[in-house]
Amino acid sequence: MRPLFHPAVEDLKPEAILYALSDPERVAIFAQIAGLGSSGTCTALANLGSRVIPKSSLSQHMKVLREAGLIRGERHGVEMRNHSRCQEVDRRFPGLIQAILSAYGRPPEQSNAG
Amino acid sequence: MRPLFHPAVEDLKPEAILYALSDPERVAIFAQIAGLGSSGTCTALANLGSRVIPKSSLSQHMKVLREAGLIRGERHGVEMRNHSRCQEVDRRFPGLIQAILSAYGRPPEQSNAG
DNA sequence: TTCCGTAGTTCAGAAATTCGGAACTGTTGA
DNA sequence: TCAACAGTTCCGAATTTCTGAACTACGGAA
Repeated sequence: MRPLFHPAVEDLKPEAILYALSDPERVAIFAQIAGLGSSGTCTALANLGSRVIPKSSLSQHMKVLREAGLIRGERHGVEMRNHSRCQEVDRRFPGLIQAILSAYGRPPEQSNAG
Repeated sequence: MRPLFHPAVEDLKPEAILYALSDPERVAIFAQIAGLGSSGTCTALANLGSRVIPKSSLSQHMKVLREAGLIRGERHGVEMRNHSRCQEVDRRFPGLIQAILSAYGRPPEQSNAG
């Protein structure tokens, strides 16, 4: 298992963020993590929508979100805790996340990220 | 040559818009069309960046932008005139286009769409 | 220690998408 | 009718996405 990669704020790329959020399934995952404000484990995220996401697919989705800089993942024992990087992304690209979540009809919560 | 398809405002899908604008080449094309405010022909759009876009690829890019609802294309004789649908998109998804263009470092012009 | 269960990752092949040159369509003008 | 032009469509190659199966990593029990 290779270590998790997280881009620095200054390395965030708009194209990666838009691509990551151009998939409704990933948006649902991200919105859930951002809304929770605290850790979201993969298992808990697997059945948000109308189907159960296969875990290999889910793992890929998490990787896309992580490498776009939208979430941060930390291994805690056997599980992975994910939390959003909304604040960092927002500092770099003001208003972007909010506009996107609003467009999807998912108004973001106010800064409840731990 | 099949007729051009343009989604109605109420049929605009955020995922299609984000996908369309997750490619820097398409963003450059869209920003040019939106910035021009008037018609942009494919030929004029082919070499905005560091390379000349092959015309079959350009045609695909235009189709993606058009079917996402970001631009409107009209055939005028031998050429196609494209103009942005920023205002319509903005009515449906307020702030989205502006946030995206700003993230790409392409601050949008003020409503100069004809 | 060894074994087991859980959480998530990686592998690999099938399916889908993207890219771009070549051929094509449709229009204008000579 | 013919040629030139603007853009589209076709199609094969390359790339990407999807997901079941195999795997790694950790923690707890014996």
